[in-house]
Amino acid sequence: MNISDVAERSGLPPKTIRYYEDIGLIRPDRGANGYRSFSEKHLHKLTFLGRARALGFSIEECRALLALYEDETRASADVKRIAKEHLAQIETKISELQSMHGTLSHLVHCCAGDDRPDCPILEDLGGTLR
Amino acid sequence: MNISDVAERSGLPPKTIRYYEDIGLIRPDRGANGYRSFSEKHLHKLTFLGRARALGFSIEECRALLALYEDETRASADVKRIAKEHLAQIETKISELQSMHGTLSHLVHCCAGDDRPDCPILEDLGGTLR
DNA sequence: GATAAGGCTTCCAGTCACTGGAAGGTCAAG
DNA sequence: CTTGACCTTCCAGTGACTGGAAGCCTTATC
Repeated sequence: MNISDVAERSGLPPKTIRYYEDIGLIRPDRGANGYRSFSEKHLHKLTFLGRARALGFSIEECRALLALYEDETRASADVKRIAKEHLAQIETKISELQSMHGTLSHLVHCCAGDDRPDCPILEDLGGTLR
Repeated sequence: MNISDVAERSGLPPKTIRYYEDIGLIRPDRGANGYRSFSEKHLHKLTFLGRARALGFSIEECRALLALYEDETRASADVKRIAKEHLAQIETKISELQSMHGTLSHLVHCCAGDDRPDCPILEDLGGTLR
């Protein structure tokens, strides 16, 4: 398979696949013409990467997960630990965002949103009321 | 005030303040020795920026908000529009994260996390079960 | 007056995970 | 044989900083 075939089938853009090769996540073969040549196994790995990235794992986490995926003697505990750490990061981020959301939705609710200059949002940001 | 004073009082690192000058968000004066010299007004703006950033506004949104903050003839509707757009982005991000969280916490729950290689997390990522 | 510590300056490079674009080689169809 | 769609590499840019180097300025102490 050429890169655009594997791109279509994996759902990843060609650019991203080249990038993944650059940083050593995959090693496609090369044809006589210099074109990358992908096997079904390469496709599998790329799909794995796309799915892991979609779950928010960082590239380095993906690298670790991929190594475990390939390692038949792995302990599932190692996978679970990575996943749990990531889950904790997601939870942290969600609660940060929810905190922002709480503050901001309150402010938006308080703002008249008309043609007058008075604005509780700006007042809050400027600290005028604190 | 020198940069470290205004840094301490605004809560922003000196590096960040220099960066904000670089991109034109603030224009501190300069002393005869070339040092930046900050007034209370500059401090106020920096605090505004710090708070807006803490609410997740992008630098460009901050720039727009700061312009409105300084404009006494503003319409609060303009502020509210920016805030509502940002709020929508936050909501999008939260639901993306919640979706990731849902999937991942399910997988983590299903994984034994022992020394055996069988792992539903990897199976899901690899697409073996789909 | 010399010196040392600390603060200030600028500039360059790196982060993360791509993404866009330019310049040029290759391939299949008509 | 040309056209157009591929493919290649390399360079630069994104956002919002952050780290570090090299060098000037200030303040305190000896």
